[in-house]
Amino acid sequence: MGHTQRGQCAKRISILDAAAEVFCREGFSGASIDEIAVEACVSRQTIYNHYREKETLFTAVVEDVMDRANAMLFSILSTFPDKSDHLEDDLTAFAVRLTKNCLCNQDGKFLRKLVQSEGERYPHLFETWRQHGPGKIGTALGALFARLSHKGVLRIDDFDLAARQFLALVNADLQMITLFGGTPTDEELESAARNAVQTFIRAYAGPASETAPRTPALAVVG
Amino acid sequence: MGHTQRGQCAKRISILDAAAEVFCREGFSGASIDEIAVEACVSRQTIYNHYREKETLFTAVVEDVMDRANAMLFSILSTFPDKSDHLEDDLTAFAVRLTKNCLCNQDGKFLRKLVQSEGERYPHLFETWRQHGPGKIGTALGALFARLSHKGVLRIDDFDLAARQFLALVNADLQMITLFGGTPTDEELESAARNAVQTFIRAYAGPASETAPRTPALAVVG
DNA sequence: GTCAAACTAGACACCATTGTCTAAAACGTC
DNA sequence: GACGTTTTAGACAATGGTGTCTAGTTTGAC
Repeated sequence: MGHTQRGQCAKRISILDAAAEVFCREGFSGASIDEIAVEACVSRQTIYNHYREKETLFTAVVEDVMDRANAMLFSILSTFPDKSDHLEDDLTAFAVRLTKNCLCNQDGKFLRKLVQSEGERYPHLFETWRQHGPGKIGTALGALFARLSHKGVLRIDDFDLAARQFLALVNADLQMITLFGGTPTDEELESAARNAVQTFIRAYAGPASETAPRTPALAVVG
Repeated sequence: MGHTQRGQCAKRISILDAAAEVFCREGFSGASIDEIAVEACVSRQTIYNHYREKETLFTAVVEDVMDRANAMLFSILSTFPDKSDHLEDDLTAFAVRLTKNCLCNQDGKFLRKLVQSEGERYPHLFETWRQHGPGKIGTALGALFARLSHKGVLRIDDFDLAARQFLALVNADLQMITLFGGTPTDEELESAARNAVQTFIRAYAGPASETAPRTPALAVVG
């Protein structure tokens, strides 16, 4: 009995992957169990075996994707070097990793589409996404910027705001591509990240590095 | 005969409005003609009378919303003052108008959700949105920033990039709210706009790049 | 090989939805 | 008031999806 777990597990994964694909492509109501079964190379009954009904399957898929996305997110977050002597390059490379592996990959696309289209119908979905899923990417990034600000590398008042703006800037060039399902090329990711980081640093590095002391400049910052 | 146009027109509008509401809430496959008929206070046959089938209705709704959103967009764009002595305040007020009337209203929500969820299944929808609809908000804003840059008020290399970043920054604080269907309050709009504009100006008012010559414009902006 | 568990294929009832059709009613014009 | 058009309510067939059931097959442990 013990080893059948393997087979079961393989089926489960196969079903979850196929379901994620189909739900993402067709939305919840547009997706049919038969379609998922075919894509997963599994009989329909097997799906009803593991997940009582369509709704249960959908919830399981969302949890699965969120867990994976969450793990990937923190794995990426930890890759920012403790000390960086080329802030722009390090931030750019970091932004590329973030977009490539979290924001613009299949899981990111799934969550963006599904939270958007089904978030109102499943409020708990949105809540989970915000608290346990990639929704907290903002606060996590905020912690990173707090570190950088503490070291004097950046000059930031509101860390969470800076994090939101950083993400927004990185997405600025990618939205057109990701909005209708496309996947950005490496060049596009690189360019988007570079644009975003340059603007971000211009806004938050300020004259600290090269000009007079900061105190009277407060008027500029407002 | 001539005056029946009025009645017909009223029905059409009623149907389009109700359909937009339901399509937005339920998605294309989730929306049922009966539901739309009830919401429009119209019999189902009347809908099939005006629009041959569900698909036709959907297309008509999208065109209708896009036309309205487009008109509103250009109406708002023209409100930016020709000469502004308080750039931050003027940009902020402008951003508030833009979000309130274009990005975060019912039409904006509809387009965001529908282009996202049905854009892959209706490529022409996405194309129309990008070329004739609010998708060109970017280039329109780019023209505005080109003007500001020419006047020396801002220092911008790539106008379209600046426009994308401006929009992204404005959305940074609103995404969490709009993502699951909420409508931001006036205070939230105001705060989001202020945060965005301050960062935008810090990035684009100062010396363009590290080695660029400096102008006294910095003081004027603050 | 044996056995139990899991999987498959297909049939099935049930329900919601689309799109058509018809007869009656409402409306606006003359 | 008469007439043509539009709208309405409801019945209708056709379709497609959900979830159940059954009978037969595969799978893996012992």
